[in-house]
Amino acid sequence: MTTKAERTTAYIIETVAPIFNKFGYVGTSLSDLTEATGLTKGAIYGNFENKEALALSAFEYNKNHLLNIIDEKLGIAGTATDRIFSLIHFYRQYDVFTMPFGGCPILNVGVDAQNNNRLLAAAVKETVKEIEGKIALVIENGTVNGELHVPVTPLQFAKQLYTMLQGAVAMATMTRDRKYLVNTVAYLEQLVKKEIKK
Amino acid sequence: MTTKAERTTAYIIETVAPIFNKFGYVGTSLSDLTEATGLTKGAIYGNFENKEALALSAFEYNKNHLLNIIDEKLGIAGTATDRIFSLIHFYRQYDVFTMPFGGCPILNVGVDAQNNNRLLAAAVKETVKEIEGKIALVIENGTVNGELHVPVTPLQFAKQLYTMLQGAVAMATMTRDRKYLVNTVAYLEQLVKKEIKK
DNA sequence: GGTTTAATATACCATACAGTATATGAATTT
DNA sequence: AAATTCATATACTGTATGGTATATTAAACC
Repeated sequence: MTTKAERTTAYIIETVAPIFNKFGYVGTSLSDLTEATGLTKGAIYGNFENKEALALSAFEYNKNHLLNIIDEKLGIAGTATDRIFSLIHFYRQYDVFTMPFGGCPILNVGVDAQNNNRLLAAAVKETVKEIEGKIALVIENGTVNGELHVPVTPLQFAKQLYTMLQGAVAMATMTRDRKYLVNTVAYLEQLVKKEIKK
Repeated sequence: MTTKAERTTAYIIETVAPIFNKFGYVGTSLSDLTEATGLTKGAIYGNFENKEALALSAFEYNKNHLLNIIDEKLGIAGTATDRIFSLIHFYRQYDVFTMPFGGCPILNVGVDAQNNNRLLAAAVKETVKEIEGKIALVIENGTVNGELHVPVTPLQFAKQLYTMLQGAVAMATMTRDRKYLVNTVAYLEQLVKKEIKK
């Protein structure tokens, strides 16, 4: 059974996560959080040590959602090419997927926390590494079974792929224009088809 | 002759610009600004209507620096390919170039202001458009004189190029690893060589 | 060089901030 | 159902916030 506090803790995190993601660490005030949750500071500080700990938990929550879907997309049945396609096609709707989160947690927190919060910045850096690793693994599998031929190491190719995807995310975020996502995905589709699948 | 206030205004902007860029609009307090400038709130509010107007001026200042160097890189003597290479090679040291600004003003302000300040967000959007237009112009010139052959419109190609560059900027910023810049520039170099110059 | 005008400093708002001690209320346990 | 533990609300810190009215000082002009 879950205790009352555990449920409240979970409720606070999921309510607060998109707010922190949207407005940033310093841009989010405790009154924003009490207002959104309908709880008081007593309840929040009873479940979290301070604002920073809460912001970290909120990022972890968003991060897990993202990693889960990336795992799902990369984990489909099929060839390595199928899996890469599955991932990049997901990014075509990345904006609608991340809307309930308040935007891309990697980009938002990664940029916002860079000069405002060391722990958050470190958490983002770690998450980037994790995602790149997941992509690299699929490429490596495709390479060892002779399906794919990448001109660089699998990790390097994964990094380049993710850089382009995050570039599209950044541009789509800044201009509020999802065409950047659509066009970048179209480009990457061609890239994978022509370059590495031969 | 420049009046005292004009000089002070200029001094405030150039002192304050990297601070706003680094810590964001909400993350920068007026005490940060008085401390950095050595002036008082009286001096600041005598020269700027409010915090928002100052932040806008600070962004304009950073933006102009960036646009000037982009103009310079794209304006060198030579072929269209030379000019594109000149630009992408500049991005290899984009991190050291933007360090005195407190990071990339497009990325930092574009992400930070997205949900905190409409005017700043709009200014970034406009700047992105401007940069894409400048790149597109060079590609268009190269196309009409038969030097380049792009598979899409010059503007679309420019957007795609800039998306990749900004992706590298975002990744380098978030991970504090300049390899993203170096590797993306290397990739784009190959892309231009193989794909469009034929 | 004295006078007027412009520019900056000082002192002060009211409000919002993160955080805390304690009181009250709700779940558990026996 | 009573006792006890646990969880949340209330009320309150001290400090920092953006902004302003006014006093003071410095610059510009005649």
